[in-house]
Amino acid sequence: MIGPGHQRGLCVGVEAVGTEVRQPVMADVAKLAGVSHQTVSRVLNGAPHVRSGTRERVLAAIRELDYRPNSAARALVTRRSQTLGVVSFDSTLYGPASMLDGIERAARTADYFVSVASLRSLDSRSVQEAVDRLRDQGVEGIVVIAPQISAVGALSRVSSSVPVVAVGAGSRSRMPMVSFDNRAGAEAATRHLLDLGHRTVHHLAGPAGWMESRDRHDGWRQALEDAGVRVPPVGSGDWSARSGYQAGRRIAHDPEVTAVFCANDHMALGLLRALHEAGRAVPGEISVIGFDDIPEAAYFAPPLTTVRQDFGELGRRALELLLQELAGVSHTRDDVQISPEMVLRRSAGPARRG
Amino acid sequence: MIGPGHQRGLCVGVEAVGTEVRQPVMADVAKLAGVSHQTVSRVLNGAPHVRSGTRERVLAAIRELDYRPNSAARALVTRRSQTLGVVSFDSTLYGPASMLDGIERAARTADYFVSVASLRSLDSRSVQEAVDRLRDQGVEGIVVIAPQISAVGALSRVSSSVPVVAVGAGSRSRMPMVSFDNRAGAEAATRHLLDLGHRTVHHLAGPAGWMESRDRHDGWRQALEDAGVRVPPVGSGDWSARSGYQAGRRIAHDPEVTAVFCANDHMALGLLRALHEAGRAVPGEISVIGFDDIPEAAYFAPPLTTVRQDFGELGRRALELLLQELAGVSHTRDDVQISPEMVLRRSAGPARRG
DNA sequence: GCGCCGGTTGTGATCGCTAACATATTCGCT
DNA sequence: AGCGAATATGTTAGCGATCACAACCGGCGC
Repeated sequence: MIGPGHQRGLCVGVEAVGTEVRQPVMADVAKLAGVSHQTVSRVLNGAPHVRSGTRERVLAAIRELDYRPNSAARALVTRRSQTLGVVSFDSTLYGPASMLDGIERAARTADYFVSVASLRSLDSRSVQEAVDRLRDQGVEGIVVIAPQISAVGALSRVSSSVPVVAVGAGSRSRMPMVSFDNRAGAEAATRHLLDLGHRTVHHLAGPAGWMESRDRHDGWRQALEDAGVRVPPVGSGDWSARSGYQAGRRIAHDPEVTAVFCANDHMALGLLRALHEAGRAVPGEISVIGFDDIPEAAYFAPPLTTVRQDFGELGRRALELLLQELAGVSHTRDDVQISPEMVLRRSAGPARRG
Repeated sequence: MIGPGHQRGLCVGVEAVGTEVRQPVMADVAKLAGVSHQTVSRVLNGAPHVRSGTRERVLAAIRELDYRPNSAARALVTRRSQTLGVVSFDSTLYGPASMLDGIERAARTADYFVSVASLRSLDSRSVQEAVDRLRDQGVEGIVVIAPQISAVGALSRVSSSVPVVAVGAGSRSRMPMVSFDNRAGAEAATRHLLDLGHRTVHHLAGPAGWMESRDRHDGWRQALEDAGVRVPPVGSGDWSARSGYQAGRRIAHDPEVTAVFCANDHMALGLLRALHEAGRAVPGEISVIGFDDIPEAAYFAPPLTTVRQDFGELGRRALELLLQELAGVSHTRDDVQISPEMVLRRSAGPARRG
């Protein structure tokens, strides 16, 4: 008799008994339109050589059944998942969040999906793990928003199997990368303060291990050295306003300090707060400059002079680079660098005449 | 005699003549381990009834080849993509970004991938589009972080095909939802100001169309009415500090205003700035309360009294609810509600004795 | 010694799609 | 008309996994 397990076919017309309403598949559309499944596939993929009448019939059938192609089946045969991965460290921060946003938008216009993986910690094993996860999912490429120096090593190991692009600070590794010129930005900020007449500029750095921290720190030091000025000891925070506040309390009563360049705006906010509590006027007694130009910076007390960084653009560019890589345009080896732009507001002013 | 070399497989010699290094598939592992592909599958999926010796051989082969199962193939046959979708409006904002983060973390521990889709605009067509996109990708469920009132309608339409959970403000629709009790939070904030002796409390609302805006507005009004107090006209912004600043300039010179409840912290920041510029002391002349308790709020000038909202937790809970729904525990119809918690800092103080 | 049983492994079929090739059908031009 | 080149459409064979079922194995009871 009829063995079990092969009645799948026919089910013409009204779905009778089956309570389950099976999702329509390509064959269903084909039958309804009176063509072969291949023709349906052609219509779906915009292949040439389909008579317009036929195309219309197929389209109508698709609409009628509300048919949607099964992406897994397609991915299986084409070996393309139409998915890109993003690994990011703390997507709660304004920077990473904006980059993610930029990436997603760009990916969508290129007709890719975006899958995210955040890291729990910033050691290289964790990065490796996230990348692996994404790879297992079958992403075609990966953007890494995790500018830890330690991450770079882990990254270069996998890049052979799946294209990887990093975004953030410039690295000295050989990995395709879109970055903001943090050094130049830091130099500009520091020079600005020097030009304002400050004897030297103090620096509140970001956490160790981040490429941004390192580059901004380097830029600051460079500017001081170029000016032949004393390089004071640096403090460092973890990007948070809280850490900026703590650093601020430590330096607030140091008469030596007349200008501080903070590695990001949030820490600058905390610093501003501490200075205010200590009764030190900004910019009257102390000038402060931040980095990033988050949307709130203009509303700080006082409005923050800072270095603008267009995170969205950074994300977009990173995706662009990744897509090129996917298209085989790789090995051009041209890292994209975006230049800094200072935003002058009120937190930095001339040094008081001794 | 018959040695260890059974008659099974002429094994060996993965002669890679071709330059192409094909990714290993299950059959390769099977051959190397001297078993059938099905046994490999069993090992991979932890099926019972596999002799431990066999399992070891398979595992070794997997390691040797660095084999990774093809997720598309698996998804095709199991009809499960192990992927969840998140649609969010502006993942640049602190709230959405944190929720996304919470969702991703929770999803990962449940062994799901997360695919994101941001909206360009907040009309319902756009929401529909994003959900469709995700659906086409084959996600098993969707979390919507897009608390626009208009979105709800669009959402309820698709929920039949794929489980959808919304997160954010409470809605009056019948959709599973994890929400923060915005009304209660707004009431508490308003009452706090009233208790401080203010005759009434002004409100700077969020943009129209957002459920958060509506609920916080409702809570504020409720508190005023309960106190039998005049309900002043409301202003409204778009969540940004800029819009708070603009609103602030309008009300700064109105002597009637002694207390303002802002629908979020960013707008409160802008308001604070405008007040400061106008020379009005906070909380001396005007008290201000925000909403969200973003990490920076403690460092505003003055530190902001606000209503705390744990976005990460919200995201986690939303995912939990979605997973339940996927597991078929649905129809419990118990929306999760998280209660408000006021954070008292320095921006709100007693009304001046008339 | 036979049959039954449960643990272990192998053999097809199948998921829904696209690629490659085979087969009509139409058209243009001598 | 006629014949080859396009232009349309259909047929078959996988992609790489899981699932259902069959086959094998050794031990046990009678």
